[in-house]
Amino acid sequence: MAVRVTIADVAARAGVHKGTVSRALNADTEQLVNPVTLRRIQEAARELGYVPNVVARGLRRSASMTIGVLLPDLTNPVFPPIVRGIESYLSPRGYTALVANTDGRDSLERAAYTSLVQRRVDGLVIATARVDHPLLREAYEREVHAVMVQRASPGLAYPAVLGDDVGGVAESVAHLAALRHRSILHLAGPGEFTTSRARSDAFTAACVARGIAGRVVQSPALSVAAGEALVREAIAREVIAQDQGASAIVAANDLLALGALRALSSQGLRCPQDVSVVGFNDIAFAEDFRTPLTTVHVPFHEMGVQAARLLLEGIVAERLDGETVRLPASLVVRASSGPAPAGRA
Amino acid sequence: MAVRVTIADVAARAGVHKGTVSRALNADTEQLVNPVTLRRIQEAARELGYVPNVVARGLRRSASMTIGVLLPDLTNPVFPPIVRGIESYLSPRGYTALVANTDGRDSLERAAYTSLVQRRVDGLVIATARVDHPLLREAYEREVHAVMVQRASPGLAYPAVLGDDVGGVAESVAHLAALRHRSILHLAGPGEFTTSRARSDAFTAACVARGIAGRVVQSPALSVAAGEALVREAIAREVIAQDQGASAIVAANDLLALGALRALSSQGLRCPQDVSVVGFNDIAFAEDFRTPLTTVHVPFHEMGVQAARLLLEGIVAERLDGETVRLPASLVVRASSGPAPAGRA
DNA sequence: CTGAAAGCGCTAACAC
DNA sequence: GTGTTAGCGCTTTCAG
Repeated sequence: MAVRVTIADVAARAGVHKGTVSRALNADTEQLVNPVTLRRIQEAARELGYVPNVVARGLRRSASMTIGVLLPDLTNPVFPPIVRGIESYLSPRGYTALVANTDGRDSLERAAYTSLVQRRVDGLVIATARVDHPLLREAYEREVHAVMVQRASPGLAYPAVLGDDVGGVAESVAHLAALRHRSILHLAGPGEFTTSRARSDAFTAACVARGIAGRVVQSPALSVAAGEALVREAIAREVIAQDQGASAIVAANDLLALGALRALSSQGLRCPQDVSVVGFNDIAFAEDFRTPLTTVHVPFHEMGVQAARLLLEGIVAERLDGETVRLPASLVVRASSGPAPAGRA
Repeated sequence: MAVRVTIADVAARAGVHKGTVSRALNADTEQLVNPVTLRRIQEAARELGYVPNVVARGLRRSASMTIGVLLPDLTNPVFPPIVRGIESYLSPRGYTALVANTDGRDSLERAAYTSLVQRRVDGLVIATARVDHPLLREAYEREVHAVMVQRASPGLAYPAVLGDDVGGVAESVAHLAALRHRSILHLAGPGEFTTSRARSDAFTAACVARGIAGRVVQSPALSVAAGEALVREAIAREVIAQDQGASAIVAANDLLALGALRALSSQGLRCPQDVSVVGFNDIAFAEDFRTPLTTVHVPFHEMGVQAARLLLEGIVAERLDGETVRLPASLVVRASSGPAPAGRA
């Protein structure tokens, strides 16, 4: 890696002092330097192909102009749009993002966190928040700037950017009720995620409000495999698709819903004729699934934008805490939801 | 952001010089320091919660321990696994990745490149290579370390990690030939990507070799929308699904293939009964599409791993050029490919 | 084995 | 307006 030209080289060529070059090449100090010298310096810089060293500047200013992003797994389709949203806000402001995957494991999360702190990131966007989260609490106590996205950690004053879980689930249940479903199964996510809890509670409340028989089974993970296993078991136990069973499934997210679609078709059940399925998140390609998925659309890109905004605002204002922003979510009806089977409506 | 503990604080507490602390806290120099002092220093560091400043170290060593990743769009499902592969190789070696999206636009790519160079990344993984690529040539001339992944730029000596495009397409055509298809349409990607060209040429060669009527239409983009438009048009022009038309489609990638599936179903054609479709890449959820997609599996995670490996090796060896690694790709047969319609086999 | 000193490339007072 | 002078936090000769 070459590119060894420094501010000293530019100074020498322009016949001025390093300090002057620094002032000249910084937008907010360039008016302090004589227009003629300014031009001379700019020219020298261009001729030499000078590229400012952001690392050195960061060391001096003690600001690295980088922010860390902690997420479970980039291959989960909800995260790429969030990351792009974050990037789209940061990039024009001179920041870049360092993304680290934790695979939901504490040890990896700790390692990633340490690596980011060693690199002196100016703040963190955290998509791995859990209900009881020692690492996050520790970060807060050490006055590390952070914003939570998609999930929160109750009792922590960090800002958070979340989707409207309650509204989304309420809309899903209302939609199924209108289709005359009287018994619905909810595939809930792990209880350590606030988002899972919010959706599960909202499901129960909505069912009670409408006099619908709502049943909840909890999934150990938010994955396709877990959803498939859960629904296979539900079918075996006659919890769904039987006279006494549920005629619809509301899944805590689209991966579980996709697992449900797989299980139904492998068991010879049709969707939506035998069982309706509703997801949550509206991930990419949800409309292209074997049965196009009815699901709640969540504006992930915007979530990333808002998270980055709150983070930078907190850094500037030197405040750790902040507001919780809740973005609207709304149901997108596709083919996976239909009228309850005759006789069970 | 607090965490203001420096090496000087540790030195003071342990009653030694900064230099000694530095030696003590570095794995490859710690044997130079007396075991007793070593222990004392480690203890002091722990008590103070000392976290080494990688940025400062980088400035001194002129190595940032970061590498940049230039890709078109993280929401394209081929890239997350590549990024994770890169990360999995870098992370245990103390490096982190800075990911930048270019959306296929030169201006954004240039801006991202500049931003990465300003941050003094130690090297670049480039997934945006094009046939004639001024930026890459410039980077090479400036002795910037880089490795190309997924696409290459002919004439540039940078190492590259690619999939077996020729083998994959050959296998696809062989598969369709075995299903008695005698006329096949290829949806080719933009000619500026080596990968598109390789697949397109391989398609033509394979068809010639088997006496199959192979027709190629070129797509302006590797997107679902482009694939859908192309196939709609092909249907309108009776280029497929007619007596004289093709009974199968080989798409340059899965997004085009998905567009094809959408177009077919919107035009009332059945897949695979009327038209078979074969993709390339085997992106996540390809098996869950409205018709589970027959496609060529490419080991993207491994591609990322190999790219990162070649990059770090080049950095250590101070070599810019390197080998081209070609990873095996093989056909995964699913429901989207079936026997040619009777009468046209 | 440890201390001293210099310096990576830059910025920010403070002089002049 | 511009030069001078200190460092930001760390590593790395060179002495001793």
